[in-house]
Amino acid sequence: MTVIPPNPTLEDVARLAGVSTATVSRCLNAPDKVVERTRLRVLKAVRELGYLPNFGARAMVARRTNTIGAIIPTMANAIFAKGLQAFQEEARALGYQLLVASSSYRADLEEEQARALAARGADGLLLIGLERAETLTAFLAQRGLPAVVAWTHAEEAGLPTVGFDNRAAMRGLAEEVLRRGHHRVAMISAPVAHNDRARARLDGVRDALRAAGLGEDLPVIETSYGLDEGGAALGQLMQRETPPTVVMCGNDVLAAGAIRQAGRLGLRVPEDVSITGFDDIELATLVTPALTTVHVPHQEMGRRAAQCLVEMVEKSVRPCSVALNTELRLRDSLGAPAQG
Amino acid sequence: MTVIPPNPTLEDVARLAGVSTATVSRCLNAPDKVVERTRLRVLKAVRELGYLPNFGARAMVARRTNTIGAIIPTMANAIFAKGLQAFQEEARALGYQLLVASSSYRADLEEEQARALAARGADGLLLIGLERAETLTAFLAQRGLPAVVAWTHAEEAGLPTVGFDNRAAMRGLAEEVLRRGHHRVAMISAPVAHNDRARARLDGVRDALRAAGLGEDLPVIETSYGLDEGGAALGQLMQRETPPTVVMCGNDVLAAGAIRQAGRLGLRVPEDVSITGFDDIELATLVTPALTTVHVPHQEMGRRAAQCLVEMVEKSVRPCSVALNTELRLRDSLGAPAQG
DNA sequence: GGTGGCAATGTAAGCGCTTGCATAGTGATC
DNA sequence: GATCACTATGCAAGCGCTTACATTGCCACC
Repeated sequence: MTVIPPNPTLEDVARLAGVSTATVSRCLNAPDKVVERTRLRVLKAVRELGYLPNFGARAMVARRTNTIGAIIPTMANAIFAKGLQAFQEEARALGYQLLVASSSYRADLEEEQARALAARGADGLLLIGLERAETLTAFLAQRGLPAVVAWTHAEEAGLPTVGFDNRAAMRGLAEEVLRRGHHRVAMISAPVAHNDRARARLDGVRDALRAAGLGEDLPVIETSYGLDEGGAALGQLMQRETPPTVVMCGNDVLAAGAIRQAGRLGLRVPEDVSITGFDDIELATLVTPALTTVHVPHQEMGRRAAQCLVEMVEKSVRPCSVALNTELRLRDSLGAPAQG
Repeated sequence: MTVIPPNPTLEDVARLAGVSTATVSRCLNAPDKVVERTRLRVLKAVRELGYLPNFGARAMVARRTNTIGAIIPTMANAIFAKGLQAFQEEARALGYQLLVASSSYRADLEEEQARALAARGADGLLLIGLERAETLTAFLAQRGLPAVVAWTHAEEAGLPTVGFDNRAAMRGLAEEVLRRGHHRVAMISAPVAHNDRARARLDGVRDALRAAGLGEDLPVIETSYGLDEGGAALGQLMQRETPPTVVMCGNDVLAAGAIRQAGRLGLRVPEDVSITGFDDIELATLVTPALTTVHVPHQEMGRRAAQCLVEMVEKSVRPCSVALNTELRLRDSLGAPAQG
């Protein structure tokens, strides 16, 4: 009867199978280099012992871990959660495990986490957005650590990007808003500091206003992510002397909060005020009225980002970036402004 | 001028600082064993080279990786995403990185992922729910791999649990429903196969019915997670000869879908049919009418699970399980049944 | 039957780190 | 000034694995 050690090593397997460790290793990594009779005997021993290669040892020799790291602002935000889920599934299919860290939208934390993930042996990194500490960029370059940026797209970025043009997408929505006849536009934005996506969306609205000759008159409230925050911001905007006829929000959560708050304030949407979002998460069709927003292919983005990153890791090439399309989703929360 | 190798090793640092590798290692792991003058010199070299310990080598010697793995059904579900976010933050604070894998609610995938995470050197595992392949349980035991189960609580479980009593919580809600005078109850449940939480919630409703002398008459539709799925199930239920006066849903997403569908069918909630959920995610206050549901402390659950798991990993004790409380959130989607 | 060539397997080095043990250096004590 | 007791540092083994190279054994061919 064989004694089964709790964490059997290659040597245990070799002994049981009556071969050398090299042969066991070959059975596992290059089966065709071992004659069938031996291979079967070895595999039997592997099974009997429940052998699992020691990760550290393998990583040390192979100089890779088959692990990739993702640093996202927070999983609590549905758009990142869904994208990350898709990213994870694709990565797994390609043979990679996922290490997750969150930055809470803070550049210092992002850098710290990147170092931690690198130290933890990540073969590549998924990052969100273009704006980050210079020291982090330098760090990645120095270590030659592959990284891709998702949730945004820019041709001239330092790193490959897999995403969409936040500015153009939001501009498209804003143009639709103006087409409906709105002149008094306001915006509820996520904090733009260290967040190029938020700033791009804001700029998109400004682009449309400027193009329409409406100048720079855009009241903006920056507020952190959350239903209550969106609601509070709407309250503030509607108290202005000349309240807006449409409030464009930087994301669907803020927009949903705004819609909910409008209801509580006795305002009808879109008769008294139109509200728009960005992302097209599930919430969008649940609120009443349903939210006009920009649809973003989060899942595809996650999947493509994983493919892109794995390619960089394995071929050490820099693949070209991927630009994804967004689509307007026109629903009931956007209407024409009231007369007068 | 020093040449900076792309991935400097301990030896590079030692050479630059003019000490042995042992001293460098001690500087990093047990600074008080090295005299200050030397330590400063070494740390300077570390900084100059941008040295980061090689993960594989360290893991091999230390026989631990400071990583813990989590296998959750899917991050796309808000309750897991929020819990996991809290789990990750707490783990990080305790010095652990998080490896994430998803099982898509499938026992075979869960087992495969557990093996993969173990092979990747996870020091411990977070699992969801009590039901799993026996071979997986045996695997964990054989390798002595610490694991905790979250999102459910049971005293007599094989593994420590951090969660709440799904059955009792749902029973509490069902009792409230019956108190309102409902007799014709129906349920939309997540698939109960391999999902003890779903089954426990279903059982909770049955418990309440039985206790109220309403017997076993509970139409149940099992359907996978999703707004559309919840809506479709509601449609089916309302087409029955004697439609229910209340539809209890296994989670908020199904309930939100049901509410949305009720609107589309021209049914008033709660006048024509009451609808309840479970989880109390953000959706719950966004739908119209707001959802009566069971509030679950997802974040606290994630945090406590991380603490529990880390304690198991570090002290190799089996800490006692944690039972968290849930609370009824009575909102407008639950009313009294229509007369007649 | 001897030789060459090839396929299967074994031998052993070395990946980067930690750590027990040996050694050198320091100051205090008699 | 010699001895002792430490403390600071160095030396080197070894963690489990992969892999270049060496060895063995077999068959084919002349």
